Amino acid sequence: MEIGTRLRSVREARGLSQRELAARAGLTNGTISLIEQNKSSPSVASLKSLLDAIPMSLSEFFAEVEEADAAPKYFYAAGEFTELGPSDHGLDDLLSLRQLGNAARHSLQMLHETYPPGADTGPDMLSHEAEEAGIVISGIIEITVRDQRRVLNAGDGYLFDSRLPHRFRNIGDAPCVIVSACTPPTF
Amino acid sequence: MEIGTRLRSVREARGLSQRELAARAGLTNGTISLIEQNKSSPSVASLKSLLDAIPMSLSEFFAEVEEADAAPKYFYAAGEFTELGPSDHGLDDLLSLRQLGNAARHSLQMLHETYPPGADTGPDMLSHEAEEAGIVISGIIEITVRDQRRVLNAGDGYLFDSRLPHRFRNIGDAPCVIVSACTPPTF
DNA sequence: TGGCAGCGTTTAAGATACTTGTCAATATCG
DNA sequence: CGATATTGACAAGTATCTTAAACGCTGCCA
Repeated sequence: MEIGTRLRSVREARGLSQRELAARAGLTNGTISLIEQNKSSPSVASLKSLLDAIPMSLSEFFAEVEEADAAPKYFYAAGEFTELGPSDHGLDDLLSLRQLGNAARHSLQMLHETYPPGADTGPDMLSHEAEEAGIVISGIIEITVRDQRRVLNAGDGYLFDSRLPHRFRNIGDAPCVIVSACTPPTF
Repeated sequence: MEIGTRLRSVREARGLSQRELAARAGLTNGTISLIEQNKSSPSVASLKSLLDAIPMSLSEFFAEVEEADAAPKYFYAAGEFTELGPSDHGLDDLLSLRQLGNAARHSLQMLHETYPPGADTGPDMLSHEAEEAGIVISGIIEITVRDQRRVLNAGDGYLFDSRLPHRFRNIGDAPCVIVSACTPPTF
């Protein structure tokens, strides 16, 4: 988990020199040199100063440190989506959640969701920390987020913090199809 | 941005004492006491040890430190999507990129994209660090990512690291509609 | 060729984080 | 009530990070 290595790649991606970044952050070039060689582990305060000068948030910075890739698979045929089992969302086969790729290996989770008429995720779905967004492809759905309720038609969308209680309910006669994304993935 | 305060709340939420956490993390109770009073800013190495003992990831830890909400807007009618101007992607009005909400305020950017027949983003689109995924709603599109090329039809999807060179090309006779997401947002 | 400007690295001195040991305060039990 | 245990906070020493000032290197231009 070399944070120095990560800092270097971030800095170089911005085209900054150690001295330039040091000046902006109120530190010295020597400090940055040592950190980038993983010869010292900066205090959170120092790291925050550096990232503010980039600029980049701490969570962004660490989000990419904690990953590791290998065999790249970029494309997924419609049939290759993995159906999230009923046990995962506790709604048996009332609704279909089809996930694109292996979310555990990415910072982005994309779903092709189908809600049959009457499907309802229930009232109390407090959950994971993440952001969640989607666009309605066809059908009609009623979404409740915290204290707000809204009916969305094809072409409409939503975007909220997943920590807020939320509920999806298909109030139409036809299946409702939604393409949604959330980040970071929930397991 | 009191990370000490945050550490205390996380520790207490787990029902751990300073000494107990210190033992697991290989540090001392005094250290934790000072950090939690914001009298010292721990090194990243120390903080990582503490979080490993909780356990919690660094990005999770900071994700909650860096939040601040105000006026929540969760729903967007089809007409409320903001069309990303031609200058943003340099392709004039060949294709339509309609963004859901204000991506600058979120860690998730969702787009409703329409590629007219023949539209082509061009061969060399190296870019931003992020992950990018999408599902084809209608039409047909050819996507090239690094050295891989693939033709996707309705229902198919893609998922890749935005830093890789990538290209989208509508090779059909009808417009191609894609719903895509990327994180973190690009500006 | 010499001189300058920029880069990243290194080293000794100074500042800060961390340890060790101790303290008062609050339980809990006989 | 007194004894014991556990908790979080504090003071003095040690380890570590950070600074300041150098070093060697590269590219540029006269």
